[in-house]
Amino acid sequence: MSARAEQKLKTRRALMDAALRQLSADRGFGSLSLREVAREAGIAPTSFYRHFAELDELGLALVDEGGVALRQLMRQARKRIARNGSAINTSVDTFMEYLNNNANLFRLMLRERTGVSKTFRTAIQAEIDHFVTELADDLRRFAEERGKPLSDARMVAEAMVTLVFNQGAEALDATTREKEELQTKLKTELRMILLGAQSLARQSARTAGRR
Amino acid sequence: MSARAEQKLKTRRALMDAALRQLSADRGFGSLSLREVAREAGIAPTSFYRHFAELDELGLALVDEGGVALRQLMRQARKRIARNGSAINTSVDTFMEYLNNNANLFRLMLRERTGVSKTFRTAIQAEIDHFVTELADDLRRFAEERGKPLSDARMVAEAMVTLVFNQGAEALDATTREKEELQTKLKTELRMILLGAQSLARQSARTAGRR
DNA sequence: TGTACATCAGTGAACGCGCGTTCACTGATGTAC
DNA sequence: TGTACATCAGTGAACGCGCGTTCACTGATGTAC
Repeated sequence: MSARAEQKLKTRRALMDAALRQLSADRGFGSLSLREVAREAGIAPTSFYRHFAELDELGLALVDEGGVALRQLMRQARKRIARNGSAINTSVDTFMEYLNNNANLFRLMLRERTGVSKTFRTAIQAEIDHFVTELADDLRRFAEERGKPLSDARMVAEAMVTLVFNQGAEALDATTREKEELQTKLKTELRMILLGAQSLARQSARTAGRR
Repeated sequence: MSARAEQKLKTRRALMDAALRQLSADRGFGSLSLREVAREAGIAPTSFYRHFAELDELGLALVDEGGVALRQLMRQARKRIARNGSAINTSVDTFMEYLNNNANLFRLMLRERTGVSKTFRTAIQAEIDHFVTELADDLRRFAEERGKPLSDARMVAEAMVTLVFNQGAEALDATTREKEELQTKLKTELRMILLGAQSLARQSARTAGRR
């Protein structure tokens, strides 16, 4: 790659990092300004346009990175589950690890998922849907391996992801102590859903048998 | 009350209604401006200060109203459950009814709950905590009546409220058809949690027995 | 390798805009006697 | 009931500010020969 192209990539990176750095509990993406991000990245406001047509385009690039992080997280969790067993514990632990290592990236995803921009919501929802689909596949596979059928794996996966993401949002600004509590609570809640889904599956199996 | 005081209340109401009217899928409270709200309410920007010290103060007044709506909702649901039975179905139906009748008020609550202003998050969290507490009480009472103990009613209530509020946020901008699907899904998910919690309670009862 | 020209990331000045907030005011409503 | 004064919701002009965006530019890097 030419030196010029390399430099351009570096500046682009600097802009994205600058935006990420300004996200916090009290600063959503919507409160950032183009001038502010450019300032923080050390370039003139007008140079911003050499990289993105508008601020939202930068935001969507960040969402893409968030999607990559989600997929990495899923791969990592699977690898560890294959080694350790204990699917729920391992998954939650892995999730929390990713959350802490990519705090502001997850902050963006978790907040803009229900945020104000349709474009953002759609982009993030697509990443989450992908995540849900993979999780549902895993749930079906586990259920089969253990001979404990599940009712509607997709729905179970959705409920689980909803809980994980909500507690994740809470965990982002929690103390270490609170994080541990959230982690424990989350594991129990996921276990409840899983047990409940198995229980529902048995109920409908009986109902079907009686017909 | 003096005519002057009545007029003042009316204007205050007009300001709050104006703000509510501008909330939508694409407009969060954070994107409103004081001048815009005043304009929509039909008064001069400067008159705003006769009623609220800043825009956030108006927002918090709206959150208070949201809290009132939540408590009404809970009372209504209890009354109907006493008549119909079917706690989960009735609760979800009642929730959806309130959601549709107070769309923008709930929009505010659901969005700012995870929003950018600490003050808002805290105020809304307080309302939701109250809601969770009441729900946990009900869950314990039902469990006792039916002789089906629950593990950790508070945690169950939290998980349920998380799911209800998340699906609620989705339902706000869904078509009638989608709303029905969400409603059905939500009922199943809540049932899963309840069954799972009963199942967990039986497990720990056995473990305790074996000791 | 050297030269002439093209590309293009980054710049600084300038623009018009809507914003929140201040201020001194007006005039209808309320109150004291 | 009438009068004189106090209160106070609502006003319009004015302010300084940071914003997004445009424009014509510069000068280093890249390319063709």
